[in-house]
Amino acid sequence: MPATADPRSARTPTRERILAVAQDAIIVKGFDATSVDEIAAAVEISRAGFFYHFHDKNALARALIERQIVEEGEMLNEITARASELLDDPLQQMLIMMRLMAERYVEVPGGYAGCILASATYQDRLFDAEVKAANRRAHLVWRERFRAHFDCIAVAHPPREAVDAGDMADMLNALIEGGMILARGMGDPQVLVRQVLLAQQLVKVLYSGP
Amino acid sequence: MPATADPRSARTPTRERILAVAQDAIIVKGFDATSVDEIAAAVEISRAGFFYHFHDKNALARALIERQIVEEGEMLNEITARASELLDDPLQQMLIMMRLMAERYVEVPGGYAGCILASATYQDRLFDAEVKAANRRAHLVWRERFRAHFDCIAVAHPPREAVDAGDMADMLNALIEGGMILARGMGDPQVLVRQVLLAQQLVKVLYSGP
DNA sequence: TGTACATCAGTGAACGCGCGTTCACTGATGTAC
DNA sequence: TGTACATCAGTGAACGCGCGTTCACTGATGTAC
Repeated sequence: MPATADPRSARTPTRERILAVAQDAIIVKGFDATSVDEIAAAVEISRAGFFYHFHDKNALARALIERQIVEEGEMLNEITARASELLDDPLQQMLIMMRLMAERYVEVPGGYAGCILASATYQDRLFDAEVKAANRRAHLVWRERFRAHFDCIAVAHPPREAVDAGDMADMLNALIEGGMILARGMGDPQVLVRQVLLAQQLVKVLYSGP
Repeated sequence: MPATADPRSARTPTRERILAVAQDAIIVKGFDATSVDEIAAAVEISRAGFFYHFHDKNALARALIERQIVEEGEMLNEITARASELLDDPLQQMLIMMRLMAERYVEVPGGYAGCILASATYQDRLFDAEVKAANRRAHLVWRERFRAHFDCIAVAHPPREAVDAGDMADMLNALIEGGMILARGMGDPQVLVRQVLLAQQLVKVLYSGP
């Protein structure tokens, strides 16, 4: 990876560096346990300097979550685009998308940015209604996106068992969030990858009629 | 529910009441955001009184996690026992166990105690090696328990696709943890229940050969 | 080209509040003789 | 049955530290005329 692209480098704008450093720390320790002081120190500015960029510690949380939503969306766009370049059949597309997702989690073992959302979910109090709404929207976007895809699949490949496409979409999301928890809790990053690949197999079985 | 069995009642030992009250608060707000002060106030003792029962705030976390592990184990024992009373076939047993689990999550909408473990996973710093090890052990117990069951199923009902029994076991766990995150994040407790029932359908499809 | 002003990206010191923790002490209950 | 001592389940007040936040100020860069 080129040094200039590292968001922690001194050359990138301070605000970006704060976000990058904060994200790393929050993933490891949680939001509360990450002090403004240590974030500022890591970026080599003063504590007051931090408040020039974010009027609140809450503002940092919001920025992090919103950034995460955007990045996740872009990742899904990329993966969707690549899958539809390669194949026409919606089931085959889905299977390859899941493979691409799994590969992403191999690349970034341990530093799953997705947990930002999950960990936010477990710290209600901190975050105002705006943040909660953004979080909720992110989950709904994910659901609608994949629901549509599963609907397409069902048309071409009637499932062996009648399932709700929205539930299937949620399952992918839940399995990734839950896989991250297991991976951390068990100290084995591979758990997440294996869960995505297992889900892929189950999707295949469900829609590959006799 | 009988009033005498309510762990928040003034009749039950103070230590138990602290645990119950703390668990409720931590699930809603997270560990850091729940102060010793408010726990003590809810139990109607002084802050110092709290430290008579738990030498540390960390000791509270440990007790909560260990209790959770025990309770989860008991729940699984119950469910397993009921399933093997009703049916002989391991696949049918598994399917009924999953239905019983789903029913549990209907009963307790919103107050999923399981999150205690998940939220602990996202707050490394707080908890010493002992707590982390306990958490890890809990996941491994879950995996081995269900791995054995999936192995049995595979013998009687060869799966349509070769899957790892350990991964299947992890999937149940991941889906429940992830389902809780989705349920909270989307503000819809039903999401969790639907995920467990969907997983049930997928298990059925996977092992119900032609 | 020089001067005046504005904006940007911070600094350093201070404030105050809440939180976890400690400690000397206390009243009620149990036990030994 | 009475007395002495021990243990249990706390209380109340105090301490000190870290944290988020504020505020007056500053040097560097950009812009207008």
